[in-house]
Amino acid sequence: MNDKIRVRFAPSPTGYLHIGGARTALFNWLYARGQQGTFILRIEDTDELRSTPDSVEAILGSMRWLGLDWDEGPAELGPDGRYLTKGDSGPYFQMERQELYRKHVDALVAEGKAYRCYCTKEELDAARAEAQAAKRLPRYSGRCRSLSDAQGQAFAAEGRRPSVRLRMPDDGATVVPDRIRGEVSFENAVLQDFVIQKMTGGPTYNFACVIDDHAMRISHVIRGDEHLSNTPLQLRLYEALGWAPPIFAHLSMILGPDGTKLSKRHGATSVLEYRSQGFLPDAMRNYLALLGWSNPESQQLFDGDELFQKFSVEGCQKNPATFDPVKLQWMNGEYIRKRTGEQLFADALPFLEQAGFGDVARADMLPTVALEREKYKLLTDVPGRVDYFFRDVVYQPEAVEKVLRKEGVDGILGGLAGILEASAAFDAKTLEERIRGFCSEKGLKPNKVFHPIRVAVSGRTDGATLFGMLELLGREKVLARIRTARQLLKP
RNA sequence: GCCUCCAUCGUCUAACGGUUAGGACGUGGCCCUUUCAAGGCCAAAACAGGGGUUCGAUUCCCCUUGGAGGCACCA
Repeated sequence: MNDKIRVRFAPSPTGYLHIGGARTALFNWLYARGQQGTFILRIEDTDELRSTPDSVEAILGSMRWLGLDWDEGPAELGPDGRYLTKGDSGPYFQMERQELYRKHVDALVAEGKAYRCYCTKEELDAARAEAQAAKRLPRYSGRCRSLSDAQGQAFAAEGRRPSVRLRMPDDGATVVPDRIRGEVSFENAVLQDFVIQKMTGGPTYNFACVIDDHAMRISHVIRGDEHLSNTPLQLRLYEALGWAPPIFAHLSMILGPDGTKLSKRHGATSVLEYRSQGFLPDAMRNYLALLGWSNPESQQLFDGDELFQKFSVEGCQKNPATFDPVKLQWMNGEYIRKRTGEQLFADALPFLEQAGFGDVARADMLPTVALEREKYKLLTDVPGRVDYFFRDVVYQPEAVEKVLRKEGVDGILGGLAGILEASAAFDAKTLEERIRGFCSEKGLKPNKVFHPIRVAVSGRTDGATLFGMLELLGREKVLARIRTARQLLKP
């Protein structure tokens, strides 16, 4: 274990885990696993209004599905199916750490590095609106910067509750060193005395984040680009607290096909939605890793541990990446083809059950699912490709027209039925010999025979290798379906 | 409006001053083949524009344009 590398994923539980969040979580996880470091999950639930337990569930469920396991103890599943946290055993929840934040706020106020602000929300909103109307920078006026104790008490006596702001320098610049972007400089004049403790007594995001990253000895903060502009504020906090900041790395954003930030209107953005659409978690991880990261070989597919062994912050891209569902599907197909029959069956089972095939024996279903392996792009494709093995055939009109309703087909099917009835063995190899023998005996091109029997037996022109299909179907079904097909041809 | 970031095929990307600008998805063609896939081979497809620096710029600098993110007592 390398104690020098400690990273974290810190989502706020205000909704499901989306693609962008998952990518951030993945990069942190890859880095930790590749460096034998520690990966911490911290739930930033300081938004009292929008945080929900359901969101926590969704985030943990998504992480588990993706295989992004976190260290310092997984959450325990409670008797009611909800995740419990006890002491050190869970993800961290910021609302359970309020005492720590208050302690540091008080210390900063006592040192004069932060101050109480009694401005009301209405006053601040009005000032901001005015500044915007005048096209000025909407910056805090600094009204409460040098309030005397007496003035503060007077405001308190009016019933006003204070927030706490950090005192920021008025000139100079704050430089953010970033492992992906180099040095990014912000003029202090555009920064402002920002709130570190809300009127409610709770910490703000920027404050809790700094306190926790330090308390948890985070070495690298790998997060989305949208946090870049928060970083100078956080850096001022590290300075005020006398702490060394971690190394920062800001990941570029993920965009939808239209070039704007990926969001709901681009279709599925929830990780769990991809699970129900039939994607494999490994494929999802592999694809997400390629969104904003690459290795010098431009390698696309990674086996097992290869992904985190090869991952590096240096390979991260500065420019935003557009999410491409088509490539994701291709990759999912690649992963499906790499699975063993057993694995694929296990993966597909929930989708088969959902489609009403729960009653079919595993021994019948497994080889059938495997037979069509190279056709699937999604696990949701499975039921539709194997249905005719276990349900009545639905004859596709085009298939019947194009293949069955041809001169001589009825005779061929009749002859074939005789051959198949007489054949003692009914395995693919024997069937191929018999049917090919039938072709040469009658002087027919194989195509003239193979296509009709395929349609007769499956109702469609596309499908698995013919002889494997016949074997799995079994003599009884094959003969019955040939009879049905011949009925269809009767005028 | 202000601040910040970004810019190579349609998309994800390689290149770290000198390359026929490489790979992958997708697209088109061919091959394989009992269909459909899968697989193999081939092809079309990019350095946003303008200035510098340099013997030489995709690469370094500046400007323009375009795109994105942020500007809360949300995170």
